[in-house]
Amino acid sequence: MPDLSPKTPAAPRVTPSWHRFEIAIIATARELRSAFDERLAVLGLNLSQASLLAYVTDFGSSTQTELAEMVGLGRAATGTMIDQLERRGLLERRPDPDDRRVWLVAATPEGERLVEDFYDLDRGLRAEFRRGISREDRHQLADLLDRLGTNIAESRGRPRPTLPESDNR
Amino acid sequence: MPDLSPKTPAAPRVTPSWHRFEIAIIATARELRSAFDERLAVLGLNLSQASLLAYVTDFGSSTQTELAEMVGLGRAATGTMIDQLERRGLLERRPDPDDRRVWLVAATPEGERLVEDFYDLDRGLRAEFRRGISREDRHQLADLLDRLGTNIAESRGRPRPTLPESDNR
DNA sequence: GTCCGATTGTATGACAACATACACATCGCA
DNA sequence: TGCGATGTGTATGTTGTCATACAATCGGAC
Repeated sequence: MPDLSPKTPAAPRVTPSWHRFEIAIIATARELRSAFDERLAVLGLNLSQASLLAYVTDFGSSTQTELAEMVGLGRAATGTMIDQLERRGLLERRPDPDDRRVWLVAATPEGERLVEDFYDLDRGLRAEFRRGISREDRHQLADLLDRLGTNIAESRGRPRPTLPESDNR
Repeated sequence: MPDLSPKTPAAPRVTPSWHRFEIAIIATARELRSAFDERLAVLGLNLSQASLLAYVTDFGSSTQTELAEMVGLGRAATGTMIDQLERRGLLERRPDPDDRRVWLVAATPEGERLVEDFYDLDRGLRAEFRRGISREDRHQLADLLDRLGTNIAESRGRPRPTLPESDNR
């Protein structure tokens, strides 16, 4: 059933093995991330870094764990990303006077300037991606993804019996 | 967590990076993959390996590049994955008598047995994920994802659409 | 006030996937 | 034939992310 005949040179875009929407989501996400990274390379950023920078710019100083939650990374990964951005002078860590465990991460003026560029790129990119997808479509998409995410979280929360064939619904 | 004092950006700017459906897709995909990997750990497989194995089982011997396309990985990554699966005796490489460049990858009986387990797990897992998401919804989701994917592919194929190349501040 | 559990950030090691470069085989064309 | 272009698989180094373990710190129970 899969189309394996032609190796269309232009669009490799394989919707792979099975047409399960779970796989489609993963594949699309990969393409999405790659596309963003590709375009953001001009700024020397990847998508995670750009998101981080944008968040800090919009919401002001934040602790690293807070940032980690926001961009959906682990604390360690967030830390090294902040390292990189700090080394480039795009943001800075200042100690929190009230809690000596944490850093307050804030964008430098230069960082804020770069975020402007990011948003420019971002706007154009998203416009391309959304061609032929109405606002309602997008909303429904987001809604479905949210519901799906909730299901996944629930499913992961409760530890499943070890082997296949325990109880099926 | 303290709701810290932000500078409250006067203008909403643009839809902030973290509630854009593009990000939602990426986040959901990550959860999806983690969830699969988590459950598949019982079999000693991750999602990519399972997909690969399943594909080979369902469609018979294939070359590595073909497999790479099918599971959406690069040739190198596919190669090392096949290495692992071969080392575990789940599939085997046999030379193609007609083309000495390629290997024909096929599942061993043991591999096929494992694929059965995989499908069992897979069925249950997907049932959990789909709770409250109708078949229609899923179709529309898949459809939107496909359109989005096409847009992305197009967008990436094209070198440089309308981008701030000349007028950087 | 003084401990003890919880939290924060970091160091470390592991891993999956990529891009690049390469060796080898094949195919098409002279 | 021979030979270059192309396709196939592998080696190598890099990157992004995670999990785990840890020191410093906080904050509440006593």
